Amino acid sequence: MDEKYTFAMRKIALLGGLDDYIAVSSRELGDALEMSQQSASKRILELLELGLITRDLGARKQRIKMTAAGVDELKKEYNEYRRIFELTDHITLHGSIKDGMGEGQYYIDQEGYRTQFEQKLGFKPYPGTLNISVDKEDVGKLDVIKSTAGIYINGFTCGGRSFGDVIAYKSKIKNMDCAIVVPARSHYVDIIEVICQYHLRRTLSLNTDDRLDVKVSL
Amino acid sequence: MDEKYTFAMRKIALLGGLDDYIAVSSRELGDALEMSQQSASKRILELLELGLITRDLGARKQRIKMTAAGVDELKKEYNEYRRIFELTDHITLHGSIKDGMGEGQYYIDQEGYRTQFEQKLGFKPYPGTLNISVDKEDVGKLDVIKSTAGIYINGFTCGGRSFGDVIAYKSKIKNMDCAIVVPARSHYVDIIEVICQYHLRRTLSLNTDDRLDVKVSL
DNA sequence: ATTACTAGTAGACGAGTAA
DNA sequence: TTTACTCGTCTACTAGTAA
Repeated sequence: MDEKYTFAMRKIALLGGLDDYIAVSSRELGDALEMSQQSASKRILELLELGLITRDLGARKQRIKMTAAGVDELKKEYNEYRRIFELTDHITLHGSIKDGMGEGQYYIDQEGYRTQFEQKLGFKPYPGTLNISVDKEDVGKLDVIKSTAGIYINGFTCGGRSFGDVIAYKSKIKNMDCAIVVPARSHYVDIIEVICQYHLRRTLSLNTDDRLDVKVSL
Repeated sequence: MDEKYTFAMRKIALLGGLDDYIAVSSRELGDALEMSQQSASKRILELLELGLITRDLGARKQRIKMTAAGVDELKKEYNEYRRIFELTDHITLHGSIKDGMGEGQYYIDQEGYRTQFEQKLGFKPYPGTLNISVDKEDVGKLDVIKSTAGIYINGFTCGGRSFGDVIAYKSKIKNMDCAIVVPARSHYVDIIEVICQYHLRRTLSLNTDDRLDVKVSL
């Protein structure tokens, strides 16, 4: 993604085009971008071509709005800035314990994953996971975490079922070494699975809906 | 400040040049910027000219570091992103005040809910709710709100009657902290109940059928 | 290996203008 | 007023190459 496109997208966002259509003439956008009306018009066409904005070309004035893809592209850059200015060597996620519906646990407990956990994380995970619902205001931090490397766990196929790639990040819960596991290819995640050598619920006397901090290493 | 300069500055910051000298060859920077060694070399000279970075041109490899002016310039952009993403974490519902038929109020005022409100919302709600009829065109926004986490309030049984789970979302009405409460399991809702530490009608001098905006935090 | 000059070129931009 | 075309200019880039 060329920088000139994200620059235009940022200015559009500042004009309010993130979640709503805004009426912006090519001249107005040109002023915001410090370029001519003609160039701004061309830029709009390019952004449309790239699928970053949608347009409602009325008779008098066009109305533009960023697409989901456009917002994502902008968030990437935002996350770069967060990495620059906000982060130390860890990110703390706040959340609360949820009962697993067996879903995540079923996946994580697959042998295909477990052998890799043992090799790559350096501990043999207790069979079972802790489900943590990440607070809404901290969900964005997961994007930041996912923009860092992590420990890549390859997917596999087993009994005709395919299990996708996941990424593990070494973490700590109340000084216990553990790891959070998130799908490699997925957009929005607000429930994370935590694996640990020990049975976290029992060892730390945790109950459903207890509030909890997870310190994720970067 | 041309965008191409902040782009280069951002990549330098990501390479660690924010507070320390880092050894980066023009080829390495070129790779990071997706441009040739020659262009990266020129970019470095331009950044030096602008006083955004300082350089320690060693025999083998140059070492660069951002100046205070360079860090400031980058922070400006970071703040633009904060304005974009950190102040957009709310949805505004438009609606009008309706007289409660006692129905919602009867539920909300149950002790089983009230203790949870106090615990989870951090304030002791005034006994009584404000009923807001959400505008038809904004009813869809409630689905968006319900797709986010919110503060889950568990149901209970009391005197042979069962009270379902509800979800509260921290909100603001004219800068007063409050929360909207909606049933956890229900599809279509167009009347929302608002709870607040204070008597909203009296404090804000509200009357039936007055139009009102509710800013719901996500 | 480096950094950085010169030269040639692709393309980004704005002026003029049509619709 | 709008949006957006064509076209000429200029500049930002890369290749080649020197130090």
